[in-house]
Amino acid sequence: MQFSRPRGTRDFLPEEMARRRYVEKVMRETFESYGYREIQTPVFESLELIAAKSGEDIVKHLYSFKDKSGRSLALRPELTLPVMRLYINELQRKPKPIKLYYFENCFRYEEPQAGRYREFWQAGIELIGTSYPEGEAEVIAIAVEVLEKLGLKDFELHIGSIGILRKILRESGVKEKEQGKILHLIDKGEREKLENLLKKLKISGENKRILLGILNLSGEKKEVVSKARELLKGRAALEEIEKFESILRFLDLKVQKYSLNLGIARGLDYYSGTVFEIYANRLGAQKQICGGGAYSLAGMLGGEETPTCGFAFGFDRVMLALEAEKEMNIDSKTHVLVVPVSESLLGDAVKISSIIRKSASCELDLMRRKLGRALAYANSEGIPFVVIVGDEELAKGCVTLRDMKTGEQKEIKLSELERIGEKL
RNA sequence: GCCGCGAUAGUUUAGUGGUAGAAUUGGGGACUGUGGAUCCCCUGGCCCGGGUUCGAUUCCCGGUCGCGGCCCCA
Repeated sequence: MQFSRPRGTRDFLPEEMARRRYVEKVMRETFESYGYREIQTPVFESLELIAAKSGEDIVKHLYSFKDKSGRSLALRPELTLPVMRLYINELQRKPKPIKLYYFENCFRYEEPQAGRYREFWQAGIELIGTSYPEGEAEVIAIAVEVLEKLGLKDFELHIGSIGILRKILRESGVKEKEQGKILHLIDKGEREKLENLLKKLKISGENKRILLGILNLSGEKKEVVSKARELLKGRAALEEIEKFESILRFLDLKVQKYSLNLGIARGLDYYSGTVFEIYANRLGAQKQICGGGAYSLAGMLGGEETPTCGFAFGFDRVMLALEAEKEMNIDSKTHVLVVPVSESLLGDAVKISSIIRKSASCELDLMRRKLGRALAYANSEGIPFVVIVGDEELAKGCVTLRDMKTGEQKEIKLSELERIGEKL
């Protein structure tokens, strides 16, 4: 092989592409059925935008470069930032809510492993301009609906609330910046470092007890919510629980199976309210196939602050999860192969192919195969019908249509050929 | 960034310190207008660089790529 693919990238062959396009279609149709409309942003953005709200670790994993004019650019590592940039640039004055969806490739410079590639695809939605619970609930429900439509069985939805955590921290006098650090430690599960930081920030024992108590709450809705209420009795964070509960009440109308985990923090500083993650457990280390929640980003990016929430599917992982679970026989094969019995009839075969294409996908044998070989080819490729173009039939204004499955043959008038697709 | 395993026709593989077979795929023929069988022919390969050696596809080192794990995961 002279040239090989760049590390961590993939070529997609026709069969896999057919499966990917099918899944993509289900996602698009679901998003659109809720009124989301597709947008597209550039593959690269200014490095400042991408790096703005990101820590060192994230910048380290960017594909970044300078263009010929010395501008610092980066390939997008995700789509929430570009989409919000687009919103601020173009859509701030449009009627709310604004519903956007995307299906795009992203790039991260990481060591490839199972379910992790340097070029990967994300499909997601952003709901901008409303923070009513029915909106947030709907966003979560859409993610679940997609997976259900795809027939994925083995997945778990986990819901948490960064809003509650932030409220507790704010009540304890922790500034925004420190909140980020704390949430990061929570996300990583670094309990020891977390306790040290809390000590350093002089969080009172009572507040610490409440925070750690909340973090440990996970499981069934009723239990988690009532325990959280008890912990937060008489505190401002109680109102966050109430909002959380009303989101869940709306969610319950559409999704029954989920668990709560108030220890979910998600990695990024801009998450502010309800957050959720979906896992396909059989994928192992890279099991998270979807992540999202409510966040505040418009203000940080220089726009007018507005509530937003959304999610992104790790498209490639959704594919892996589906393929691990079931056979996906989705392929778009040619319907008809046109074969002339002799080279002198090639011209007729070309014309006949064009006629057939008005109603069915059709390929002309381009290898000048003999009839027997052509039938073998149709058979091995799973092409269900062969149209044989021969002198004898042409003299009668006909061609022979062969059903490859049954071996049945019949003569068809050229005049009927145009609508042949309806009969196959 | 780190660790383990690996790399031989398009694919799956055998094998060797003296440059390699097989199966399968692909093209053609036996069969000059009828497929899934059979037989025959053809095409096609030792990841890259360095070292050891008379000689390396084989042994050693490095790289690249793949699979998987750690870190990380927006």
